[in-house]
Amino acid sequence: MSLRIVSWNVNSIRQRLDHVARFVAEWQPDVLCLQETKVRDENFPASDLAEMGFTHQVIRGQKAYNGVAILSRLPFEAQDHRIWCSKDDKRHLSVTLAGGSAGPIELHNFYVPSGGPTPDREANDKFGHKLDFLEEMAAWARVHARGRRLLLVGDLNVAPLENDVWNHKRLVRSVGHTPMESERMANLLEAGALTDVGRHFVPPDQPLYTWWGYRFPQSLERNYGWRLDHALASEPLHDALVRMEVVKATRAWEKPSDHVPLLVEIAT
DNA sequence: ATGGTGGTTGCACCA
Repeated sequence: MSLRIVSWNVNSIRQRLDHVARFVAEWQPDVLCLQETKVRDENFPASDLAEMGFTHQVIRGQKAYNGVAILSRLPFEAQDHRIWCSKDDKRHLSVTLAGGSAGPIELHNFYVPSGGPTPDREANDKFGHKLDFLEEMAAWARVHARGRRLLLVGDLNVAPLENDVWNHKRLVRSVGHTPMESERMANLLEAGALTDVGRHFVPPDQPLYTWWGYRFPQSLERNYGWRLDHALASEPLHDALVRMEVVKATRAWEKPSDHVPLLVEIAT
């Protein structure tokens, strides 16, 4: 048996319902971790998702910005969230899934701050917030991820490796790919003894992207992508990793999200 | 040099 877990920044769940339905029909995921749902909880299209089979839902949204949700065919044994950087801005949710004979799996869904326009803590508060957020995640992972069967997924808004962006030299001073951010991401992995699932299946010398921006003309056709979406598995979960797929096809559908689904399959 | 949201329904804010 296996569990198919997906992370997808949908850039508004209400705008992307048809895409989610089509993706679910074609890829048959068991659990959806969504980011940037951009909707208050009372307006979340819960019944539409339930009709797709995701009757177990935990949602944390707000008006217009951010918002995360975990939608599942399987029941949760527990659900939780944390407040990061003292801001309750709806960037994190966690659930515990039964996970089979090897024991439960703790699944965490993150939407890390984008970081604003300039990679300068003094000139740009949003960049400082992002760095602080990543540091807080690392401190948390050091005490929480080790020794647990834990999978952390989400839009981490960092492309940490050279082949995680379409042009390293050109983008190394751009927010999302600076050494400051890449170091913090590496620290997060080290702190939690976490495996980068994307690079576990696709070696670092090959390009791997999950996001193609709207603003750059023909970014998809030219493959001007970034790997901003990630799955990180704790050491006790390492041997259960079966498969990873970046579902690039959705980016070419009509009116797409700028992010595509990241699918991880775990043996249970 | 696009897309989503909410609302000063034209435009500011966010990514």
